[in-house]
Amino acid sequence: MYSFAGIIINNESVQIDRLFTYRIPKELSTKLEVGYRVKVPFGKGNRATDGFVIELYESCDGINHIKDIQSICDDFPLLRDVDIRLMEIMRKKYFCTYIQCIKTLIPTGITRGVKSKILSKIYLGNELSGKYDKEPYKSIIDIVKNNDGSFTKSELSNSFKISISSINTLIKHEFLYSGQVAVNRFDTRDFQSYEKKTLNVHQKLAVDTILKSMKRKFLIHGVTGSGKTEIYMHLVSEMLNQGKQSIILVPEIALTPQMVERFKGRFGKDIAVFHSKLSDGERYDEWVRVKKGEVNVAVGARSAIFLPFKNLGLIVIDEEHEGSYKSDSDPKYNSREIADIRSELEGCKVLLGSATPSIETFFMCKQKEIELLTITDRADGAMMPKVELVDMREELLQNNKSIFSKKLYNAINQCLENKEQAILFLNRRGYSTFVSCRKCGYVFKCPNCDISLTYHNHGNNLTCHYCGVNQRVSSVCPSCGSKYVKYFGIGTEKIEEEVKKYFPSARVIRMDHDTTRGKNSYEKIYSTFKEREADILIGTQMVAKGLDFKDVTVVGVIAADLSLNLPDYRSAERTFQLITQVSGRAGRGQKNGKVIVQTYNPDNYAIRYSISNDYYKFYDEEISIRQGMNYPPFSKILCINMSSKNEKLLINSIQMASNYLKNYLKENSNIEMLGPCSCTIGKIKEQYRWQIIFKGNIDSEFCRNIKSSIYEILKEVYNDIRVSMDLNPSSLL
DNA sequence: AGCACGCCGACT
DNA sequence: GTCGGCGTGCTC
Repeated sequence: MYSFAGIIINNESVQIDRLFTYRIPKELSTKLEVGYRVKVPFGKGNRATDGFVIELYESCDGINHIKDIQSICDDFPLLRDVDIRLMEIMRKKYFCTYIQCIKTLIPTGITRGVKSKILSKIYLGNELSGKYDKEPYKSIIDIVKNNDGSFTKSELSNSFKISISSINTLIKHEFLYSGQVAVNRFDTRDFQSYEKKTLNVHQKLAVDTILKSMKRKFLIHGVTGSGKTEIYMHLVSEMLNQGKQSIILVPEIALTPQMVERFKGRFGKDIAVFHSKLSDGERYDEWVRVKKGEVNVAVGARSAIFLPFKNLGLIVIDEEHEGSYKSDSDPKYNSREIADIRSELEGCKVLLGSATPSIETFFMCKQKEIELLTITDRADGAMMPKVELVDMREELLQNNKSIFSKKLYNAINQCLENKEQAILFLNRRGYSTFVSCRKCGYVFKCPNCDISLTYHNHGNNLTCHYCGVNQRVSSVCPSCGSKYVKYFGIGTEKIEEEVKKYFPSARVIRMDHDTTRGKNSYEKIYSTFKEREADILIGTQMVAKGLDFKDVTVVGVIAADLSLNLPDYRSAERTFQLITQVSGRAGRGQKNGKVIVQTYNPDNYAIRYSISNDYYKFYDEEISIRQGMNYPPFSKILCINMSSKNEKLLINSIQMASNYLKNYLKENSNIEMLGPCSCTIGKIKEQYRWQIIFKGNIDSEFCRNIKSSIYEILKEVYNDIRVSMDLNPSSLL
């Protein structure tokens, strides 16, 4: 009999990130298990706080003032044993607290009281009799007879103009009764059936290998359009046969509609969909559906990796190279890593898929840690698109100042004439990237961040993409009063305007962060373009990945260099991936595709190899650069970011910290320290930002030491300085 | 993060 | 004397 419990308290602060021992009252001891959420008194004021039972003990000594658990919150444990083990691993790996782990494992909102939605529906009761056997009761009973149990009181009253009091009278005398029904908040629409396709030789080989191999981790390196989704579906179907469940991850919400459409079309609607645009209620319902074993397949973005399937057989990570699998808030997990851990803990297989695998993943394939499956041809016999490079410097010399090169202009024209579709890609939203005075050089900057403001035509104002601040644009320079205020740099809004100018007959639709604010906006844009209600789709990176439109024959990359010049060791890799991926959107159907890539750096290796679609050459060149510079995968990078509103205090503290942390370098000669220095973006939301970067052979002991030292050094200024530690961050801005 | 405790100055 | 200002330290 357990009398005590080790409990994690729902409290964000670092000092409380440990187990607290509570006494289990007799009346709870039979029900309470590890994983339950409980209410406990906490702190001096004994405020009722949520806690999570992590351990159970028979006795406990050495702890005074033990308080009693007040009550159990839910009728089932929220965490399973494997969740708790996963949590322990995550806490160490991502330098975060227990409660941050718990909050990523359970649906957000559950601690704020989100529950199943219950409605009282009206059902038929006893046969009408006595003095009630008359109008209006007779017609009310008739209406309910036709809709037994499908309406609530107020719905009946509103749709059929019935008075609530008449309904209440009938309920009081038991001619009607109201019953409690749980309402599903998940999507129950029917989907057009997506027929099973016979696999070609390559696809079949991949499926067979994955099923037979003793290995647990696989990478399908298949060119764009090689039919990876069909392979996923065959594997999921085999898992269903074995009574096992599957999780399919897509990198962006923009891709969920397409994946959901296919999976629901193939396997029916009992598929959970999980991503960040769901409301708390919807997320709760989907999660509970998984927890109770009502569904066997889940499709979703990165957070879906945590769904609590009982007998997980397969995790598919589509477009595995995508940076969006990494979370940028604590715990800073990467779904790829979590998939690895779950595979260890639960014995499931992990399948990564990409046309442009990340350098790290491909390196692991070479090291035989991941089994590599290669598909070099497109499925259904479609041809790879023809890719052409345009040097925009030449265009300028030939006096073409527009954003379209002659080649791209002609290609779009031809495409429209043929009644085909085109995608234009530019990895930057808004209208102009910065607004500046030509007389004095003044640049409109965000008052809260160290970043220039982007002009948005829509709403006619200047917006900060980091803090969201909005500012009216003025036609007069606020610094020198001149009227020479000019707009520089192009974004997707500007492209849209230019397209409308040059191709007035074309129907244009734009997909970027600004047009996808609404809940189902991704789906609307996706289906508008798919149903051919638009001819040209303009978009940021959202349009680059995975989308499959068979009538797209032209893809234009407006400026291929944008991602190339970022101060980040992965910028070449990103550029290669983006261009290759967006090119892959062309010519996926019967017609041949054409891709025009506009650039100012035609000689850059990332651009050259993406044009020739040569992943291997790119990999070879990139991996030798990484080795030469001792970058990942040959080393690890630990980024310590500190931020504060108080710039002086911040600089002092980080310098103090760095002086102390230098001592660890003596014992670890193969680790180097860079900084401290101000981050590339020196201020975000009024918070100044500085960083220290460690590079080299970093192990978990080193990280642990660094973490505890930082806490020790910053103890006194803890309330004024925020610290974030990230091993192998996705960007170093 | 709260919340209590405690130490000190201002005011009835 | 005692009321309340905020700095300090703990939370089973």
